[in-house]
Amino acid sequence: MVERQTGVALWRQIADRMRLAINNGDFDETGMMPPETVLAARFGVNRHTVRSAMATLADEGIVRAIQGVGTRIERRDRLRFPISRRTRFSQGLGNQAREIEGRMLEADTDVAPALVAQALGLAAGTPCVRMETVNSADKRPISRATHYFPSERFAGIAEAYEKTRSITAALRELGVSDYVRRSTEISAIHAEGDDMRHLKLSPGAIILVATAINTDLAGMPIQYSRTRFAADRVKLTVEPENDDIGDLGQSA
Amino acid sequence: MVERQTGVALWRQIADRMRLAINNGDFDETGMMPPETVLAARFGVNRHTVRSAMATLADEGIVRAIQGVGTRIERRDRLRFPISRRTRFSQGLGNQAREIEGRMLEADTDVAPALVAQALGLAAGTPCVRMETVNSADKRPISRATHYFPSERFAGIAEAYEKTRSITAALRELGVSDYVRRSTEISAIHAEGDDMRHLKLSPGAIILVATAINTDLAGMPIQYSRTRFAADRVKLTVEPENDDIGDLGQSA
DNA sequence: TATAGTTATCTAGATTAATAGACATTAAGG
DNA sequence: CCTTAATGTCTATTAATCTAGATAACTATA
Repeated sequence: MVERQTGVALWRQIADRMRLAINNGDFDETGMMPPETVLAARFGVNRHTVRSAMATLADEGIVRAIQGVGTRIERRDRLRFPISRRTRFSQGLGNQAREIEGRMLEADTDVAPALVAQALGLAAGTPCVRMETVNSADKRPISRATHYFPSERFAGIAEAYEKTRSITAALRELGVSDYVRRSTEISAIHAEGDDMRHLKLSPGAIILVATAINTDLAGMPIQYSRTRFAADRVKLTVEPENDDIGDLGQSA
Repeated sequence: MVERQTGVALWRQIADRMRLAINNGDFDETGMMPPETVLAARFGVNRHTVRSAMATLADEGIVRAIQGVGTRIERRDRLRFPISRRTRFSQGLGNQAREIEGRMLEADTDVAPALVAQALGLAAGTPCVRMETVNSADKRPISRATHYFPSERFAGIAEAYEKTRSITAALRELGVSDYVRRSTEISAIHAEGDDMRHLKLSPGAIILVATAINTDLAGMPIQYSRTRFAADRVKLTVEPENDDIGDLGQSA
């Protein structure tokens, strides 16, 4: 409930809490805010007070009220996803979300597509493990990725990922204690098909595509991945190369 | 300056800022707040608004207004200083202060006092490096410490500390990559002499004394220290033994 | 088309926050 | 003892915030 006499206006408290809830994905199912009367009852305030709060959120472009229909959620604050020489998914998101989850959709082994084989320095037709994953922050899907690993060296990667729910941890289980990013390419496309469904996007939504190659410390390519981010939920930040965090303990 | 129409009352903004300033030690020279009229002018508000802010600070016990004299600063919020198996000074204070500074007062080499020699498992008369340091948070002195290190192994510790301003970093330079706390004893005394002066305390002020022994990972004692905390500025929190916390926070 | 559910707008009043000014009270110092 | 410089208290006024209720406008749906 809201607190009175604290020197913070009720509409301000409500606006702050609703902004948090929205970024939390609390209203993801409908994409709409609860009606003003419901919110007023929930917070124990007058409907006009709720309207003041909504007005500021609308002013920030976070929601849009539609007469006769309701108040639609327009956008959320975007998570900052750092891209650097030592990009790690959950570590990168750090404390921006309370709960970061990785889930595997499917995995199989097949010959690498020509592009992938070339990127990993493999002969055409070399078999690779392909893994499809979805990553969520606070229950909200953030990105969907397709990973390729050379089968010869990483036959058990899918099982390791299932167990650890982390690429970094899975690679460690297979003897790769550390790895770095050789290259990252970023582009943008419109959402479609599977990605649209898994990321819970609407037609026309934008997807940021980051294509990356990781190598072990000897410089041997170990992973090719194509990650599709819901562009309305993240911003990618390219960071200065930072070598000197190497001595920090790897936390899972 | 203060912001209007933000949903946060002016008196609240002023109270928050003055509380910060007090904890910052901004008024340490006099121990008094500026007069209400001065603050009103500085913030561009009416004197009554400043009085509302001061009333809440007085209510929190942070200041006390004395008619005819002024408003005296009574106490500050205390920094929380965690004591655990992996106690590190600046890391422990974490984000409680913007700037954490260590300064060396003096250093010499002499035979260890009997108590120290016993604690470090040294023969009576073994020479030790003694270092006197002062630690400050946001320019306000927090603690004063006397450290003993066996000379044989840590002859250059004083120079390393001068360079790095950190015990942890200095030990690392001398080949101790990690260390743990074997024991901590806590007691309280009245401030006197040197400590009173360096910690900027008044007669009668309380000092918390923490006597600690640190060992390397092999269990060999490497450091005996006696740290005197200004009791009105810190609270020591003894934390559950936690082996795997490691060096996650990369605060330099 | 009628109805239900929703946001938009208006008026009125109560409460809180902020400004303005006058004067009382207290303590320290010349 | 008087002056000065502070805080304490009071009244009055204005602006911002919150409540209350009524009604209009709009959308989707049966």
